[in-house]
Amino acid sequence: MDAFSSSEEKIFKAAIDLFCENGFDGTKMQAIADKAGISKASLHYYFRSKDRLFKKVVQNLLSMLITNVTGEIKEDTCIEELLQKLISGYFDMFRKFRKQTFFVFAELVKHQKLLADIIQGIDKIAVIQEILLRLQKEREKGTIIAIAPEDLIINIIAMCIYPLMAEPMIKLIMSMSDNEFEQLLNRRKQVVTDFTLRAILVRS
Amino acid sequence: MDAFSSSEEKIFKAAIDLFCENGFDGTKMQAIADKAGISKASLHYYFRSKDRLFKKVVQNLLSMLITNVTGEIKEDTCIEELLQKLISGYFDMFRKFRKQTFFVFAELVKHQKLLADIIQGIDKIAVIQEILLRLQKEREKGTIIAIAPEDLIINIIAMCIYPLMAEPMIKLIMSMSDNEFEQLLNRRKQVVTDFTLRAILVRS
DNA sequence: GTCTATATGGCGATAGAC
DNA sequence: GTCTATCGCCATATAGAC
Repeated sequence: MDAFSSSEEKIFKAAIDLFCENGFDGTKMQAIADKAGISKASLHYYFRSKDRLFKKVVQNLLSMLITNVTGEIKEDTCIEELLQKLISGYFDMFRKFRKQTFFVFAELVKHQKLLADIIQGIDKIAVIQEILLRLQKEREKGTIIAIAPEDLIINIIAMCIYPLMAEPMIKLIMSMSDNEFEQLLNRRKQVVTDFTLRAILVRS
Repeated sequence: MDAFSSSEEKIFKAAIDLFCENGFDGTKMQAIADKAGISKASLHYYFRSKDRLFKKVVQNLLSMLITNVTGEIKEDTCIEELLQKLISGYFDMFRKFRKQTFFVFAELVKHQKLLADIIQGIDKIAVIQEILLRLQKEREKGTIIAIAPEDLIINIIAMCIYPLMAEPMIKLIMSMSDNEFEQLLNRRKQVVTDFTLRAILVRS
């Protein structure tokens, strides 16, 4: 996206906010125009239709979420530090972009037909492949137990992302106050790291 | 809901299906009427408005998901078996009611204001409290490590539910085929059970 | 209870002036 | 590029006959 604050950019930012908040059908073009401070007609001038605007928003967010995983993971960091950094990176990102994450998940499920279109222009998935490879190596070295790297990654992401997406459900089921839930989130990185390391590290 | 197949029930079932598939805004009253095989007017006769129908659907599904957790967990089952059954029960339920689960999660996040209304008429959360208590006891006995029962339960549910909700995302990021993903789901209960037991069991 | 017909309003998209 | 005005359509909800 452009660095300066053009009309196009104002529209796009407003669209991201509103789509994330209310989904595709729940977001009206008029609302986007209002939030961007321009007319509905200008909106159609920049993005021909609601569908096109929507697709660009999903594409942009998905790309952002994927590339943001990166982190600074070097070859020589030990497995404990690697996992700790991975968990920390994931959790902070998901916490920061909570609504965006939920939105992308939901829309990818709903509009699976558009998925082929959307993944065009996203090619920075190499990072994950790198991590999978590294985990495979550790497994061969015998520092971690025999677990498929994919299963491990999914476990980690799951434990990071779930409490953020399920907040109302968790509070309801566990009879938890806002305060208690906040504490739960604050200790989360540590809990997940400890849990994961205990589960996979080979001890003598 | 009634046991016989009245018009009201046909409408309600159609509404559940369509709301789960397309969300609130994406579901049209005409579509519900068509699917139920009655006219749009009859729909309003039974449920005064779309909002009322929607709220009842969410309430019904939430109640169903919560009460279905139960399982047959007795006092004298050992911790290994307890967790194995818990994981198995959760996973099977979430897999069976995948769309419903996603829908309830999404709608509870979106319509948080309605939550107060919705939780009226749901009082079977005692099951979870029972499990939390049992885990607390095991912790005091020293069979499992010092982890807050809430954190443990959340980890388990997270690992069960995440791959089901994030299927398109996972396939995309991990470059996984339908077949590979299916295998991943099939081994999931075992993976989560092993992972969890390794993480929390105290070994001598 | 169930229907057809209709009221009422909102939406996405476009036309056309400036 | 940006606006106002408007077209054409479809949604929810109701009226009223049967």
